Amino acid sequence: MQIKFKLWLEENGGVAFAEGRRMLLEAVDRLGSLNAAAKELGMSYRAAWGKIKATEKALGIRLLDVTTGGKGGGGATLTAEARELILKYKKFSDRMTSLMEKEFRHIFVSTKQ
Amino acid sequence: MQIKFKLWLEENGGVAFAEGRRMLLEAVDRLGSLNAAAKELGMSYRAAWGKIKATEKALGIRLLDVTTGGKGGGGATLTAEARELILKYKKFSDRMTSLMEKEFRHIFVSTKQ
DNA sequence: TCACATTATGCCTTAAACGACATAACGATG
DNA sequence: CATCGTTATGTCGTTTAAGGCATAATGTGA
Repeated sequence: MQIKFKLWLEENGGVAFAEGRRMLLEAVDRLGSLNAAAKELGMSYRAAWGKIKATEKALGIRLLDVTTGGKGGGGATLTAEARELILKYKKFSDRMTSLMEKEFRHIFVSTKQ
Repeated sequence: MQIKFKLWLEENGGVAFAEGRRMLLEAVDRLGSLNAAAKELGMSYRAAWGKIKATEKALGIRLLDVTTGGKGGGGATLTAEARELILKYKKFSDRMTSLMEKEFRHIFVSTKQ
């Protein structure tokens, strides 16, 4: 038996940000393009773009600075708000994962009764 | 912006227990019948029974002692294993909820940068 | 032995999340 | 000014999970 959990940020009852979107943004940061990031994560550009837009709408911030045209057709880079969001989310998520496992062991494994 | 999370116990990759099943078992304990418990939670008997069975199969334990016939048609009461599971789950869940909110405030609200 | 309220279970329908397809717009570069 | 690879977006199909319908089985009490 093992514990699993999923956490996400909400705004007005809708999912605003979670693990998948964090990975997506990190890939964009690394690759300089939303299209390339989507490919790397094995999802369609359409799906990736939709998630970004959903977060932008929910939180009322822009996540990407985009350009079209030029050598390579264009690209996308992270805004300062996006970087801050990633940082905080990662910090929070890592901390929760650690606490979760520790508490789980404490209550479900070592504890008798 | 607020944090949300869902946690559940898994066994062999399948959901074994989570909040909904805890509420269901607690209702059975209070009402003495799975049918009555399902009604109270606004779900069909079929759905409630299916969840109980799924947990029993996943964890390899019995959750309910059942009888049929007699005054009232029968009923169900919790096994000792069911009570233990509820207790541990509640303890764990409550602790996580508390930690989650505290950490969330710490990282997303009060922290600057 | 009949009635009744419960447990027990197969099966089909429906809802909703998710991703894919198609198509437009953009604009620096050559 | 044509090309190319990107961003942008509506729409539609598919898969999967959740729930409901129908029906059997149980066994005590009247």
